[in-house]
Amino acid sequence: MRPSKRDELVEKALLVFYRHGFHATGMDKLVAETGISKTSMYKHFSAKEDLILAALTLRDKQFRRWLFRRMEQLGSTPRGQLIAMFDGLKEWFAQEGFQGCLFMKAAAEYQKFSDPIHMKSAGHKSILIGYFSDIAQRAGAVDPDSLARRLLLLKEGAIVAAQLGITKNPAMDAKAAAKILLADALGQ
Amino acid sequence: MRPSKRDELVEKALLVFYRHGFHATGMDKLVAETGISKTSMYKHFSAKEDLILAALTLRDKQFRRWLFRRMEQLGSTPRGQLIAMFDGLKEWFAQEGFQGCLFMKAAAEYQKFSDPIHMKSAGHKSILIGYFSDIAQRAGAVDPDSLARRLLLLKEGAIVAAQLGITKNPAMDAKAAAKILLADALGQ
DNA sequence: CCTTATATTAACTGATCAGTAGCTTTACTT
DNA sequence: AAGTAAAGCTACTGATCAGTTAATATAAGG
Repeated sequence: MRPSKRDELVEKALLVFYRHGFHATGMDKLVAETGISKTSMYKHFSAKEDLILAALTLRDKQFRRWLFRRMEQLGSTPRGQLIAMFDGLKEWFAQEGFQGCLFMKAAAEYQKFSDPIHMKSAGHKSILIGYFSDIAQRAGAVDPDSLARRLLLLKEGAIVAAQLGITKNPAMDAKAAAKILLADALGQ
Repeated sequence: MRPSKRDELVEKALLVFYRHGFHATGMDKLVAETGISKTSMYKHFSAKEDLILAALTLRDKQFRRWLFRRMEQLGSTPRGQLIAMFDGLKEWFAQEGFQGCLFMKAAAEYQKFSDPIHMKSAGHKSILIGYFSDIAQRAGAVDPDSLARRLLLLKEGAIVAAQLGITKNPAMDAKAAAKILLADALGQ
C-alpha cells in the first residue's frame, strides 16, 4: 500500500514502454528491470493493462504540466503562448530520449475505440484541445475551438515528423504555419 | 517463385498487420489465415521483417497511387490539387476499416532510425513531401518545399486526429487550415 | 519408367508471453 | 515473545513467439 513504491514502478514502466513499445515489452522484462518480483508486481497491478493505464495517467500529468508551464514561461500574451507551444515542442524533440508521443503509440497498438488504453490516449489529446481553446478565446479568436483544432493538427503533425525524422525542424515549420493561422483567426 | 502467390501473401499480411499491429501479429496467425504452411512462408520471406518490409512496400505503392490519382481527379489546378488532398483524406477516414497510417504505426513499433522498417516508413513520407513540393512549385509558391512541409504537418495531424477520434472532422479542419496556408504561400 | 530438384508438410526447437500457486520473510499488535 | 496479516520470493502454468528439421508430395528431364 506504500504509494511511493507503486509510483516508482509506474515511472520505470513508463520509460520502458516509451522506449520499446507496449507489446514488445514483457512483464518479465519490467520485473527484471525494477528488481521487484513478479508476484509483487501483480499485487500492485492486476494485469498488464492496469500498468499501461497507470503509465499513461502519469505521462498525461507529466506532459501537461511541462507543456502548459513552458507555454506560460515563453509567451506573455495568450497569442504568444499558443505560438510558444512550438518552441516548447522544439525543446522536447531535441531531448535525448525523444521517441514521439506515447499516446499516439498507445493508440496505434491498441486500436479499438472501446479499448481503455485507446480511450485514455484520446482523452489526453482532448484535454489539450480544451486548453488551447481557452487560450484562443482569451486571445480573441472568433472561433476558438476551430483554431484549437487546427493548432492541434500542427502539433501532432510535427510530432510525427520529428519521430520519423523526415524533416529537419518540424517544430519551426509548425510554428511558422501557426503564426499564419493565428493571424487569420485573430483578424490581424 | 510464382510471383502471384507471394503477392497474395503480402496482401493478406498487409491487412492483418494494419488491423492488429506488427508485434501483436504472430507468424503463426498469418500462416493460419493464409492457409499456407510455415515452411512455405519462410521460403518466400526469410524473416518476419522481410514480410513487414514487403507489406510496407505494397502499401506505399497502393497509397500513393490512390492519393495522387484522387488529387488529380478532384483538383483541376495545382493549388486545387493540394486542397483536394484533404477531400481525399476525408474519404479515406470514412472508409470502414480505417485505422490510421500504417507507416506511422510501423515507425512507432520499430523506433530506431537505423531499423529498416523505420527507414522505409520515413521514406514513404519523404516521397509525399517531394510530390507536394512539385505541385507547390507549379502552383507558384515562393518556397515550395516549405509549403510542402506545412501541408504534410496538416495531413499527418489529421490522420492522428482521425485515428484517435478526438475531433469530428479532422480532414475538413486541415483543409480549412491548408487554404489559409496556401493563400499566404501563393501571395493571394 | 526412373532420377533429381523443388514445394510443401507436420512436428518440433528454445525463448518468451501474461499470469498464478505455494511457501517464506517481514512488520506490526498484543 | 507470540500471533497475525501483509508483502515478498521462487518456481511454475499453458499459450504463443520466431524460426528450423526432417520427411513427404510433386514436378520436370533423361
